[in-house]
Amino acid sequence: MKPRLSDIARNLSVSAATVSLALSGKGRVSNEMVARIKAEANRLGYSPNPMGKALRTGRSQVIGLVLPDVANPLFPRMARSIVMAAEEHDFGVLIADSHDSPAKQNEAMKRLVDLGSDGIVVIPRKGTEVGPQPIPVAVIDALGSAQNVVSADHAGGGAIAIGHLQEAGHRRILCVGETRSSLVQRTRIGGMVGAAAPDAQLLQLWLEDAPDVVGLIRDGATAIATTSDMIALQLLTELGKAGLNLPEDYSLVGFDNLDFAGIISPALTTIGTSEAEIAERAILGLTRLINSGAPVESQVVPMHLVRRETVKQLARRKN
Amino acid sequence: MKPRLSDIARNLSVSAATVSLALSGKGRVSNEMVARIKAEANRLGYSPNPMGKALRTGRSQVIGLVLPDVANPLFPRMARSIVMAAEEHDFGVLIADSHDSPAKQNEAMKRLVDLGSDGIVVIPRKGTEVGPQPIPVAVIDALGSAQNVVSADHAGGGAIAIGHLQEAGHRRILCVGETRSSLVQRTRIGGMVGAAAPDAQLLQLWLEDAPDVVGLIRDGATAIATTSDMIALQLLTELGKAGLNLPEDYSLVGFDNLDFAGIISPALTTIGTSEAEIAERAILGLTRLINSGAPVESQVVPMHLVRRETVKQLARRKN
DNA sequence: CACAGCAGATTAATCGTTTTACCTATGAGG
DNA sequence: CCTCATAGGTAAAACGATTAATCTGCTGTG
Repeated sequence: MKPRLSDIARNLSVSAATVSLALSGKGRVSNEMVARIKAEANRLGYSPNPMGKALRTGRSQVIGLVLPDVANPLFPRMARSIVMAAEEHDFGVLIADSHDSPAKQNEAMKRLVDLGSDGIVVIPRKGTEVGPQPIPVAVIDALGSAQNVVSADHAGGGAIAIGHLQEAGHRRILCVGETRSSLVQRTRIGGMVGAAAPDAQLLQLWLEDAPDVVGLIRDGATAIATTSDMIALQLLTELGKAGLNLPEDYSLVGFDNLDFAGIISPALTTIGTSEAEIAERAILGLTRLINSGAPVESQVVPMHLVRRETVKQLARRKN
Repeated sequence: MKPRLSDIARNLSVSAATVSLALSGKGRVSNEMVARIKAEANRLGYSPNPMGKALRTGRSQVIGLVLPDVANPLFPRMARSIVMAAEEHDFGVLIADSHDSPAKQNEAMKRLVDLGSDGIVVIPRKGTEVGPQPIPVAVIDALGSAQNVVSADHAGGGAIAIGHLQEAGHRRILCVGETRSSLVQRTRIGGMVGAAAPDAQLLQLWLEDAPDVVGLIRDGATAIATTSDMIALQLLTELGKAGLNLPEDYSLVGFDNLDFAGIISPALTTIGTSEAEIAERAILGLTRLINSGAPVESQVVPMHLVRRETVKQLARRKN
């Protein structure tokens, strides 16, 4: 059905070896021959059979991607960035789901290996460790791990959020995360408190404790920094029901720059990641690992402020 | 490095053929031999080299998945469902991005083919047609197309939304979509107006026309049905700024049951899809296509109401 | 006793490509 | 005129599995 290498060879009365060499530009083939071969390949619409090639070379040009629970709303953009970066390097991306279960995470990786991946990119589920694998692995956002290749600067992002709020004059700030069990969230909160000005009061709150945010705002807190836009949205609607409005009654900053952040009104100020850069570095690291086996050093990519409408500049009281 | 079929054969002093036959349970191999071979395979941690197998059988056990612009917020759950369904049928999923461009959609498909997929599932970008491909294709949600294998019942979903609103006593309802260029959105709206009660007034609105929703609600419309939770969220925050609150001042129903729908307060009533069922049917259709080549008939899967807090029962005026 | 039939295993071809080692003119240099 | 390097090309061996065809003893039967 589909044309093979040998079809080109037969049509041109040359050997398959010559065709292969000509198309890959590796051996010594006359310019004229190369031209004729390429022309014929084109005419037939030839593209090499990936299995034949993979079997011979030991490389499938496919990498696996393991994503954490779908609950993570960063999923789509991260996946997309990984796919695009992989494409740049001529790799396809096999995707696997860790099914919200740490155990399944390893199963997923095994499946990817068994399907023939050349390497794996994993964004681990919170609280899991990625075991040693028979093929190269690049881990994203595994803040502690040795296999980590690149992470977002979550602490730095937290610092940016608080810095922005403090510049706008806020001093009593609520830092709210969802659950302590997420290292990423803890790190973000850590960055926040680390950036506190000497005269500022930051209060750490976890949604799992069902804190009384409305009461705290009424008691004089003027701003909220969250570890996720999702939390910000939840808070925003709850405070709204209580009659507290944005940005006049309090200021709010989210995290992750999710899709809806720019759509709601007022638009949510938040902290964004360069998924593209993270993906690019992860893929770069992984391809190096695949090609040379040399370990790559872990990198941190900065986050940035997405300035929108939910942070209000406070009037200076004294100067 | 990794054990091959022949390693097992050598260790047990049998031929490779016997090992293959034993492991696949196909040929005539004595029970005792099968047991010994399986034991040895286990001991070595053998798993077959996918390229060798694929080259011989002509099947890679991998299907491709082409997703539309990332703007579609259904993306993550749909992808996940497809991956899970594929897994059930022992297929891996190669993912490709259509880069928000209709032209790239075909490029993406070509890449998947060149990478060795056995078939392709595509959720086409709005307004694009999927050309003929060298391998089987199952199209999801291509309302018109012949290649369509399964779609959600968007019109039915619209009808459910309006039905629910009408049951709660609403008669003046705003139906708001984002853009007329989306066939899915037009179909949803179509379903809505088709379900209108004789005494009801439904008004079609498109965000691209920047309609004055606040004014219309003040003028007496009591409910809004949208074609997407995203639109619902946008409206909800805008109306909130204008002092119109949910559910006392108006009722609202979204579409798609996005992540945030259950988190905001009050929680958003919306129309949900069974992504799992759609995915299951798509994969089933595709595997049939791959194995037998027999065309499968297109199916429609129903949507359902997710009843939450944004629809208010209106007091009966007359009885 | 000869032979058909069968269980249990093996041989060898095959899938499509890459790549090493080898072959054969041709022209240059001595 | 002989040798030799070299350019241009080819043959053949992998890679790791599957599977059709074949072989080898047996057993049971007429």
